[in-house]
Amino acid sequence: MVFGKSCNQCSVRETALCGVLADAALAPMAAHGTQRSLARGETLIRAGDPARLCANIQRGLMKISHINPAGHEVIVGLLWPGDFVGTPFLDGGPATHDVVALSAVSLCVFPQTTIERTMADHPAMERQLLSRTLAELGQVRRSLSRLARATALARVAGFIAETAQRRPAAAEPHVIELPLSRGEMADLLGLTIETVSRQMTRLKTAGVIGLPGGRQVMIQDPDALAEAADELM
Amino acid sequence: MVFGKSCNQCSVRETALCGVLADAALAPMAAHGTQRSLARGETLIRAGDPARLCANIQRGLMKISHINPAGHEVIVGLLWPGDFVGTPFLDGGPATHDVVALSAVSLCVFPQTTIERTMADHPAMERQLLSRTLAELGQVRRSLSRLARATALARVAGFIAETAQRRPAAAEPHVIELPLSRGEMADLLGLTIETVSRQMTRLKTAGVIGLPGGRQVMIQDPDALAEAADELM
DNA sequence: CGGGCATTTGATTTAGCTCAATCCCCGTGG
DNA sequence: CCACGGGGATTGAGCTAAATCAAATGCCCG
Repeated sequence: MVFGKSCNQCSVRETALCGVLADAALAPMAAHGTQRSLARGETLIRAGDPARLCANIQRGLMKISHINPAGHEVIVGLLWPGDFVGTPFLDGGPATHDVVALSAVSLCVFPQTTIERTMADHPAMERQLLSRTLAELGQVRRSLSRLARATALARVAGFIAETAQRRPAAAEPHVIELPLSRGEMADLLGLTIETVSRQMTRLKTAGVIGLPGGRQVMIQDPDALAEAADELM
Repeated sequence: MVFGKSCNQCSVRETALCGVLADAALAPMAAHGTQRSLARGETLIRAGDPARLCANIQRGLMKISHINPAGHEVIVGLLWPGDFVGTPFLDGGPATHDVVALSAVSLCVFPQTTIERTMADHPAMERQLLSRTLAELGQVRRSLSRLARATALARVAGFIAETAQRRPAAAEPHVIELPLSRGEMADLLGLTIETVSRQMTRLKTAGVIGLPGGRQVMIQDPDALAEAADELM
């Protein structure tokens, strides 16, 4: 748990690195937050924690998860740069989920004690928070309809396709690095490790993707991938 | 599609009937909305509609659903009195889901052309909208983790338990009327009609619930019901 | 080179789906 | 008052996709 320098040190020349400043409307709010970084695997919020916080992710990837009574981890969402974590309100009761860094993460943390005032002072921040929360809701609803009916193949294909969309101009346009292990994919997609692996090799055998090794995926046939993802969803 | 009288006719003496006024902070915003009622089965928003709206449900129950490529309806959420429907922003693109009345519904509709102004004038409304959206997000995440891992029995038991919690002081405290048909329950829980039916009779045979007929459920053993709902979730 | 971990592959089991038949509740009309 | 019909709900009999159990393989890193 390392606290970094204050976020108001994110000057204009650093905009590219400081997600929260990417949207000009959010610039004033950055001054009210504290800069913080997390190592991969570090926990920002623990389920049951009474203390809540609200933060905006600038760099890196986080997962929102919880352990079900059977002891199985369920991942209910991923958080990408620009996304907000936690809640801005004090009345929400204890946290219901863990929030853990999947990679090195930097974020701009807003203490809950002052955030309501910050929102009152900067309506654009509240607007942005609402807008992003609504977008998030749409995302989760899409996951929901996928989990309700889609086959294992469609879940895996859909995850790869969505991950590819999230990483635009990389070096190799058709090679992506999955941010999750097979086990984490299984926890996110409501499958088992074995089933995820089997569907990956199925896609490989069909010539839709290539698996160069590690967590890398080469998308050889984007159309076929999209079609597989839509199969029953 | 019947437009009723304006919502600002909901005077204080009618508070009990007018959900949007239940929260005092929302009273001023009611004046900016239009009262509208829907018959059971009527569609408020159709997926693909370019026109969006934002409304607050005062009475009745709605479902948010969409038809997947396989032609199967998936219900991604239910909306109860006090919940907001739609989105307040114009930039969101076409609607992604149908929103349909499951019972007679009355709501207070805010035209999207004026809602941003309304929110600017009444910060409490925006606060409320954000707060409810966050709560909704939590709800959907709970559904998500249920759909990811829970058994058919747990899904059905969980739905009955949650429905029971939503209807507090009814006449018979232990008898509830399910708002959904078996088919709709199946669409909501990601199961088939037959499986829902089988789990219901399983709960009945185990003495956990009674099925007096129609959509009624008598909860005979609330603890056992809660336990069945938590089984693997 | 070897140990530990993630991933893949294989064999078997099972929960829930599909297909099919029957039942039950209720409104309608003779 | 009772036969008729129709839609939802229940029950039954296989079938299948994914889980589970088990083993082998590959890979990273000391």
